[in-house]
Amino acid sequence: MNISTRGRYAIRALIEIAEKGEKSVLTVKKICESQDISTTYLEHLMVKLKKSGIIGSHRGTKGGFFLKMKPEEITLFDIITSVEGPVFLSKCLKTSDKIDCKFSKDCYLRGIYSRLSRAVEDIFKQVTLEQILGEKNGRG
Amino acid sequence: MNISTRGRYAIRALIEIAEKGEKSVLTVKKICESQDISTTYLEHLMVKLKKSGIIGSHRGTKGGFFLKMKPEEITLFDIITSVEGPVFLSKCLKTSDKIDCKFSKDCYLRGIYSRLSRAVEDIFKQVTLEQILGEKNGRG
DNA sequence: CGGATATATGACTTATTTACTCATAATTAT
DNA sequence: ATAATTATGAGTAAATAAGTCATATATCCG
Repeated sequence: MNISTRGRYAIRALIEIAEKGEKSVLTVKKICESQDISTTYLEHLMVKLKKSGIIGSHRGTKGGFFLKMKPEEITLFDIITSVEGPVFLSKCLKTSDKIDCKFSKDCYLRGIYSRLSRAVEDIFKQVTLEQILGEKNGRG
Repeated sequence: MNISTRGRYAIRALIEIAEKGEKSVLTVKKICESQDISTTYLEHLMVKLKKSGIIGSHRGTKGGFFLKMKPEEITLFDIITSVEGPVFLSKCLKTSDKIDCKFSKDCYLRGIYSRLSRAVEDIFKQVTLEQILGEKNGRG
């Protein structure tokens, strides 16, 4: 029940990119220098953020990553699910998983888990990258 | 970001106990027979539920576990934190952990994580064992 | 063109957590 | 006493998270 390093690194990386400016690019190397995290690891996370359409990239010299969506459109939900996969509050909700208990056919708990899951998702959807940037700057 | 088997088993076990009746006891063995889960594993979870005051126990023949709180007083938050530990949405909030990043001293993200964490907690606090029992019985 | 700089991709490794099992002690009813 | 039950802690196996390594591919610039 937590945000792993994948999610937290992704948030920090996006903040860096957003702060750099609207159309400028930022290399993984530079992000990792200021954030003090592993470059090879963040590279993998960046690919996932790209696949979900949050960022774009340019290769080669003067290349790097840039925001493809506006900070006010990027939610914490988008960021975290991009790098950590879908938020399933319970494995029971994951249809791809083998059904692992004898009640799975018609389980009353599934409805409860489902509602809880949506409620948690909503919380993360209500926080945008723009708000996080605001929080960062609006302090002593 | 999910409820593990610890939490799910605990919920099921408490439902069984609650359904048995107010002052009757139920053995781990019987719970596991009807729920089809490992007895030795559930025993450990029961100890945790006991430590948090949700259930009580009697040893020996005719012993077993019983509800110590009323179903309407037991929340999903109580159950899950009992067996899975406190809900820290981010390790950053966990003061017992070694501070693992260079920003930890004065981090603007901590406030955000903290608010999110409380919001998620509230969701789990709003669901009681009584409601779950109602959901179970109020269906075809 | 050719070298430098970046991202892209996937296999591999290590650490941590989860989900158990096993053994044994302590308590209680009959 | 004995059988049934909880109590406790050590140990193990599987899954997930976290991170490394190697290499391919694209782009700019001289």
